[in-house]
Amino acid sequence: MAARQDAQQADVPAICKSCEARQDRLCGALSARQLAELAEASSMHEVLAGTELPDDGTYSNLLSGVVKLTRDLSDGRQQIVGFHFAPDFLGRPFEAKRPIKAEALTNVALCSFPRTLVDRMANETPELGRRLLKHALNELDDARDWMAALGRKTASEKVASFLLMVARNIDPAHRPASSISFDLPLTRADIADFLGLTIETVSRELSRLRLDGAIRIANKRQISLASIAQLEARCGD
Amino acid sequence: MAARQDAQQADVPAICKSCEARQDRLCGALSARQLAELAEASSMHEVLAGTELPDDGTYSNLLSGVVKLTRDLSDGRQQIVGFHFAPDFLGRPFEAKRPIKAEALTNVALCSFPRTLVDRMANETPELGRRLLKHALNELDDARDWMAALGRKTASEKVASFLLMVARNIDPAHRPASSISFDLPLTRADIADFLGLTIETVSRELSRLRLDGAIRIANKRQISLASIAQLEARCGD
DNA sequence: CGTTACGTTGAAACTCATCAATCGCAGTGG
DNA sequence: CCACTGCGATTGATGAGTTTCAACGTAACG
Repeated sequence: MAARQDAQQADVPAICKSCEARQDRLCGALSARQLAELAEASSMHEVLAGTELPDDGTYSNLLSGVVKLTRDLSDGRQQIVGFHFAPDFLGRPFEAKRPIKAEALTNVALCSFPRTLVDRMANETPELGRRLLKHALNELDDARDWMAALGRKTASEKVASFLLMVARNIDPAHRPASSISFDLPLTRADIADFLGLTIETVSRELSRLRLDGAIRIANKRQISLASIAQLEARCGD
Repeated sequence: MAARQDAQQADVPAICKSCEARQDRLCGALSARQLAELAEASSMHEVLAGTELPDDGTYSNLLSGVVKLTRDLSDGRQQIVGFHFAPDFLGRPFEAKRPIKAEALTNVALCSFPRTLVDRMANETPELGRRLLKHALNELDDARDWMAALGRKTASEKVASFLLMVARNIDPAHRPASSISFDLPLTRADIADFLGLTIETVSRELSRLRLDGAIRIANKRQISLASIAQLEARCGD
């Protein structure tokens, strides 16, 4: 039994071993055999910040970095409709009715797979299909949370909620009450496009939070959440 | 072969036959045998307008009527995050992190199934799992479309987009250019809660559309879209 | 250094919310 | 039958919050 496990372990592609942490996610549904087949067909990419990810129908694990998803109106107005923080799964089964663009906010490392292979494995392996569904439903929950924020929160509530969301995603293991520091992977313009505001309003609300002692801002992008309790009190939900 | 098909047809539960139109959807993934088992365990409900649907973990086909999904902020502000128009599938695999309430906007007829049974069938039948995933992704697309509307559209664009969306869902077979009439299944308050506006603003924008000849309003709820082209020109995307 | 991109801050303008009055209509009960 | 009430909707006047327009600051880079 132990021998057999070892044998299976030995079959795990080397490239996946350093990625073990991510196996809790989609790849964790696969047998060592499937993993080997997938690894065989996979390819690693690095994408520079500011580059649009091609919508070539591949699926990817996001190994590092942050990606934004945007929907554009015809006159150029833009709305960010979601983010992917590493480690996350990236890619869309079936075609969407309306195009959504994906762009790297930071430099990004991807491990990509051909769609057909993953779809086939999803048919063979119910657990993989289940994880794809769960992943989609998590994205749906997030989208609906932000619908509530976009429709019903004030500008300052939106900014406070946004900072907490980024912190949770960048440091999922954060102890609730302690303070956190991180590099904002977004420009003010990106934040505005996510929160349905202007960059000026975002800037003003950040300044207000800073003056009130809820956050500290070093060097524009380097944010530390000094008082998470204060932010939570201001986030409106 | 024909005989066998007839035999299968004969196995289709009587209750499902009158529902054949809906079989394009989820139930269409099932064999006659599975359908019989599902019908055995299913139950029909009628829910009155204004009633909250219990979150008892069952799945349902929505046979007639309209349902709203809402997310509430702690201070009572409310956002509608989605609708279900018959025929549609209703129910959520896995638990959501944050509660979403479902409420009947009109009287509603449901055909409900126990969750465990559907989940088991989804494991046995990849096609069913695929349809669940596709359904979730469609809801995600809708949610993201409305994120863009909530974040980036003006009040009048929101109202125009909303009317077109309702028309598309109530009469999916509409010829694009022709005019459509329907009963709005929502109060002004519901519309406001969906579009992130106040009832007064909704009312004013509807009046404006009426004065401009884009729509006609008889008896508050009875709307006819006189000029779909004009609405599309005003919907902002 | 000049240039460019990103961010901050101030003043004015505008959209939409708030407050308030009125209307139409359905139900209810005198 | 008609007043009374209640709810949803419309419309107007006013005001707050956010956008727009504009100026300036700061850091990175040729």
